[in-house]
Amino acid sequence: MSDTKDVSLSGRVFHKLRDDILSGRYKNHEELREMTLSEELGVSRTPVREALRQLGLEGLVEIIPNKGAYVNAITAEDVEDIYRMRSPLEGLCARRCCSFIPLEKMEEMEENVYLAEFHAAKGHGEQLAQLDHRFHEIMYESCNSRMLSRTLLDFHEYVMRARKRTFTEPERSLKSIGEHRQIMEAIRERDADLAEQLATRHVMNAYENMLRNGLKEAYQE
Amino acid sequence: MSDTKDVSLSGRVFHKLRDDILSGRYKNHEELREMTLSEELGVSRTPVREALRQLGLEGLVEIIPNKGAYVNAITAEDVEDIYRMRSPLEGLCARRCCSFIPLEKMEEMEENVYLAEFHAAKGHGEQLAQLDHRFHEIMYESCNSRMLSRTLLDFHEYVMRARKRTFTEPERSLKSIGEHRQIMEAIRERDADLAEQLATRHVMNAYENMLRNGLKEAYQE
DNA sequence: TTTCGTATAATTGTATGCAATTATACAAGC
DNA sequence: GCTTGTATAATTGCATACAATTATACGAAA
Repeated sequence: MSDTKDVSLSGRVFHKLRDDILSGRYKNHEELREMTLSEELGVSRTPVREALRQLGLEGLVEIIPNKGAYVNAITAEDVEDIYRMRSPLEGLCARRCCSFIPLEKMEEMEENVYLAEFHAAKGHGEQLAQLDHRFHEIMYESCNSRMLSRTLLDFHEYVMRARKRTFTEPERSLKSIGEHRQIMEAIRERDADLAEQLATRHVMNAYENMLRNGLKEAYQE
Repeated sequence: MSDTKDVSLSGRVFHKLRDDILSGRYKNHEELREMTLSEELGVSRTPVREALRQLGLEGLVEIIPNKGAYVNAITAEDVEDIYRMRSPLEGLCARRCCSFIPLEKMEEMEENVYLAEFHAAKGHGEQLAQLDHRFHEIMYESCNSRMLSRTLLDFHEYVMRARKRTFTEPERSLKSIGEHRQIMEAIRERDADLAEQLATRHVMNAYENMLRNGLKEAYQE
């Protein structure tokens, strides 16, 4: 889940705050005081400030000059917007994978689908969530476009909280894994048109399923 | 062009460095020393560091821990990728504008097209570039989606340098403004399907024109 | 009681000092 | 000549001190 273990304090603070915001551990619009955070985390204000400025740039906190930093959480509307953006972009990503995916990523993708089918049969929700996340990550890493992969990875992380609750539904899980298999096979066969179409639809299917399962409710707490 | 005039030093440093990177004033992979920058800008290292960390998050500089910050410029490949992503996203944006654009933005958009037609007839390249940028910005501000507008605005700024050279071509300018007029009228008539299709094609047309005018050469210097 | 003004406290913004890490120079050994 | 080891210099990472700005408390006047 976490990529390279951070070496710097400011990096660690950044990822911790980001996780806490994306997972909903902070209330929306909650004030983030530099002093409070630095005491809680046992560091000075400097790395906290650097982390807050980065989160501000990303839009996850609002920085009001000389006043403070306030949580800007992902809303249900954001999730809807993200899925509508992801749909064509994941299609584009799948298309590009047909040209650029390296052998080892292709093999990891196949393995991922096999494993997911196994865990779905056993009803292992947690493993399914991780495998699903990794399936998309493999695509992002294999499309040979830093702009596309960065954008899609950010979006994927932003909707992680909303996705969490969908893996309890075995029906959707099975359908989702079936779609992964189709996408994987289209990429393996280098059928760019098919891969694009399948990936585009896969994202919309996931979103429609999420709506049926009560997206709004997930963001009420 | 610049939004709110920065009050803080770190904000000013950030925007200055970002501009310098996006406009190509720094060589790619050039090292950005904190001390050097702070002396050049007449500030301490603290705001410089904050700006560099933000640019690092954005991907415009690569931060190597304990080593340094290195320019990560936009390449010709990035520009191609961005246009392919922008195409469906601007389509989505235009579609949403049909539902959400407020009256004053609609009026500004109409005025923008009228003005552009005027300046095109006179051959005023600089004004055309600004009006073109503003046309798209109005769309981004009117789609009622912070995710979409932020993404598209970033992309638009990233390709600014590549776009600069296209406004010397009066032929493409006229075609582009004609496309703007069509998009504007589709939005005014609330024809979402048409607006989406026109905006999608508009971006691809702009990109193909850019290719013909030698995109690669613009990034050789 | 409410409103305004002022003094005080709290918080952010920036500069600077020091520790930790990395780069550089240069000499010894092969 | 080339590599390697070591001392020195340069640079980044973090903590802290101080300045600037904003929030709060409290009393005076209406």
